[in-house]
Amino acid sequence: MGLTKSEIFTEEQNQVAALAKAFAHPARVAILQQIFKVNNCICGDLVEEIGLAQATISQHLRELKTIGLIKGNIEGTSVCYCIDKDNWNNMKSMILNFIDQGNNNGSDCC
Amino acid sequence: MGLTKSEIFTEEQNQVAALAKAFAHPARVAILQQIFKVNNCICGDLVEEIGLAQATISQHLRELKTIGLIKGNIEGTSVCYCIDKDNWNNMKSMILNFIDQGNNNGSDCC
DNA sequence: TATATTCATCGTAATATTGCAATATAATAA
DNA sequence: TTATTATATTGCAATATTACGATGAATATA
Repeated sequence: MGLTKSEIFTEEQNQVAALAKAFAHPARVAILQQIFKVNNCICGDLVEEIGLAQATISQHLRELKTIGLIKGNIEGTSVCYCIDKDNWNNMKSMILNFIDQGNNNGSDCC
Repeated sequence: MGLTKSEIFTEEQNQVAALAKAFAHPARVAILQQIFKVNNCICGDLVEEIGLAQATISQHLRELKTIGLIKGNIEGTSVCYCIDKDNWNNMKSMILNFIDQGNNNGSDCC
């Protein structure tokens, strides 16, 4: 069906999945890395930097914006994007909490 | 098109995206949490535990197995699943490395 | 005003994902 | 052998995602 049955999962499970989905495409990984690399707002050159059409980059940016990891700020004709640090840190602790469960030292049990 | 242009991204970007995709569905999050909760191999009851059809659970398990986060061990008529600790730890450091970049203290720059 | 620049949105094609019923496979039990 | 049990696979329908050309909206510049 292609339709996730969100109702049957906990809030936390749905949130972890939604946050992970933000990283689940290399273009979005690349966009975020680029913002971090510039270490400031990034104004536009993402299209050249990455090799996708402007419409495609814009679509990925919107997804990152919708989930709250980045913010866009209009500056003349261009838009500056930067990390929403509060939300990034919240994401970080949710993902860490999930990834860090269990004791993964020692040998596998089967 | 629906077809990711993997060629234009780095190996790292593709890997982070592929690993994140493993968590990008609440059913797979739930499956992994359950394995951690039992703190051992889990033999089957995932279908009851989560509320999806057996075929659906089996499909999610295969994805987790394909990317290497879990292993399946045949035990009579049933199969025991458990975390592949080495691969889990590798995944953990890749994701951490990505999530932890940048200095996210202080106020946003825009 | 007219034109250029920058980015968002719309529409659409191609492909991927999710979910399940039905069926297959494999090991055990009667 | 014939069930029974547990899991995998197949085939399909519904929906989601990815990508891009075309177009729109907003601001800046000539």
